[in-house]
Amino acid sequence: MTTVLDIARLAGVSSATVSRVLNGNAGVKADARDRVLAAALETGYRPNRMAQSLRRGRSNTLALLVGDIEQNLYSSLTKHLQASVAEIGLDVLLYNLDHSPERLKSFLALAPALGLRGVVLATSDRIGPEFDPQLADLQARGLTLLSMIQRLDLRGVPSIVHEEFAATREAVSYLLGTGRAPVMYVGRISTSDLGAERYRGYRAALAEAGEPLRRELVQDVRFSYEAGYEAVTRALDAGLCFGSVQAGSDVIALGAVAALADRGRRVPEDVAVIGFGNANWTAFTRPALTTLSVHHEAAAMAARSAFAAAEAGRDVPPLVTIARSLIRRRSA
Amino acid sequence: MTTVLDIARLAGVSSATVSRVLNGNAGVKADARDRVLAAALETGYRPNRMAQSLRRGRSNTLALLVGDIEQNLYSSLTKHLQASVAEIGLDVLLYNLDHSPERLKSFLALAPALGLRGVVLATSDRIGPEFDPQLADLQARGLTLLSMIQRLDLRGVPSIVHEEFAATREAVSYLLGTGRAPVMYVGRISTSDLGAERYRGYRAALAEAGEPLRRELVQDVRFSYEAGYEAVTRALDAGLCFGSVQAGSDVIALGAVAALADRGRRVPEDVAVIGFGNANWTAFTRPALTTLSVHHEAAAMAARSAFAAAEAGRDVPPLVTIARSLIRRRSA
DNA sequence: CTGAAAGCGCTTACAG
DNA sequence: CTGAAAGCGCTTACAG
Repeated sequence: MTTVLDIARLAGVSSATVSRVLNGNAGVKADARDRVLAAALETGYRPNRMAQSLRRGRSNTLALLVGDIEQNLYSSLTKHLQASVAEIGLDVLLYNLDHSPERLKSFLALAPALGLRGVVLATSDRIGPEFDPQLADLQARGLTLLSMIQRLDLRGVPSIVHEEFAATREAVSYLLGTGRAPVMYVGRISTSDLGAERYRGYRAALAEAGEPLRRELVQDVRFSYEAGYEAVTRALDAGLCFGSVQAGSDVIALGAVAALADRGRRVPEDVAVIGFGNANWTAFTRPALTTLSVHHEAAAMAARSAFAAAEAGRDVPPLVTIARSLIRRRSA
Repeated sequence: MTTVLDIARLAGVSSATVSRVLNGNAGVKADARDRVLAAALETGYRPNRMAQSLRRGRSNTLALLVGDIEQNLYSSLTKHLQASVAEIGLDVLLYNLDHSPERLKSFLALAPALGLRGVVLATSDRIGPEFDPQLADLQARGLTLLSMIQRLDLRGVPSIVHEEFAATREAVSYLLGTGRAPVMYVGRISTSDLGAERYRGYRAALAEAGEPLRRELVQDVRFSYEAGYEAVTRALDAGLCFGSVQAGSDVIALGAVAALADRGRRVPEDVAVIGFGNANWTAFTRPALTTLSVHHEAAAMAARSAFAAAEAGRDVPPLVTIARSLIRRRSA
């Protein structure tokens, strides 16, 4: 492996000058610079990242903590984020939390020793205040923290999130406006702040339309196919009557549609269903799923911009909120 | 941040002894060891990874290169692999190739400077022999290479793959045995070795059953919903007659099912469809998708074992092949 | 069994 | 504008 010393020898300068040239520092005479550049090009020299990181006190690496990479929400975010930060020279270390607070805890214990440039928190599971000291400690060490699914801005972590409340309210209002009352709500509420926001939107739409809130039509379940399937099956078997389902996620919606089909209900003729998140397969199920949009590319751009700003010592906006829109397909 | 010197001071020994204790090296007296361990525990000491990596000449990091993390095949593999190698202390740096050979090229140019422990290649896109010199170079530097989707064992890269030929043959034989001829094949063939293997299985099943190969029923398309939808729509609009579709992937199958539904064909009554890969949503579409299994957990275990073996200087098996089975659901 | 010393490959005050 | 030197925090021959 060629080192900075090899380049220095080839160019007839010191390693300090090589470093200055390669790091774009001012104050190197043109001919010295040219000789260094030529030598670097000729040898295909790449600075040893481990040495750079040790010396600079931090690496070019971002840790990305996702709820469950197997869910489209997270894999799509990961894809765009990786592409986006690669443009400013950052690598992504992926930690799959698998919805386990233990894994978050063990990551945070390790994180300070990793020399990370930053950490992106991307999980819908509530990150409780018990983690605040460790998060603050990381920030104190100069890491840039970012939360990309749930809001943590009020606890000092800049957040880039999607709007949940108004989006759900719009979807449920749409269902009510098309004569689909009563509306069942199936989604995570209790252990997810964004889930709670969505549920709040559901209730607001009901209230605006003068519809009563029926507890038996509210199912607080995990974000999974199975949960959607089981909740709706149970409701049908209990003889509950409803004209539509607002799901807290697309996978819940798919489970709901399957449950309805298996009990002989037609979607959307008998029961309308709206998902949440516009997962990549939602346009290809039959009926195609009506759902609420997501804008990972925009979020990834905002994240890149936040890291660039932090790097340059500029302020990072405490909160960026991305609106969603209703994507009307066939299921509602 | 506490360093090895702090621990040494606290324990009343030298930094060399601290290092020996922490790395499990033999030959440290019990009382010295205990004092070091106590000091480390008390301070919550974690060795600086950047310094360790520089000194040892390599990090604890594996690069994982995937075709497209947004596809369930890759996200599921990523999930299991990350969990699996975490158990032996390895982190995963994720590179999303997005099916671009350019990205692979630029990664390989950078890789030697990264101090990686290993590289996992996980893409269905053919990695041509033009990359062999760089791959060999990485191996010569002591990196452990592993290919987890396509076979590269004949080119010196240990591979952990799923069986493709017999699996497809079994699925297509099943279609023929249930009176579903002629069978259309929709999947990637030309730029993917594993796709070609699947297609070979299709042809073998046809030959065994004495069925003719009809070129117009073979569609060489990308692994995408759109491709499946368009290929089947085109076939129907051209008036082609077929009793079933063997898809080269689950997303192609979902596109095919949608195309059939949109043209008024019932699945499986009019046309049977078999997917490939048992993506996490396949049990929840209606009709539920009959498909061929995948065993990411087994593959991830094999990968962990390979890295552990390489670490210990033991031989890594050149090829591990994992069989698939037909998962019968509703669509065929 | 243990410590002093060297060194991994960089970057950056410091001095000129 | 440039070089000699120090040092980031480890690990490991080397010597005892």
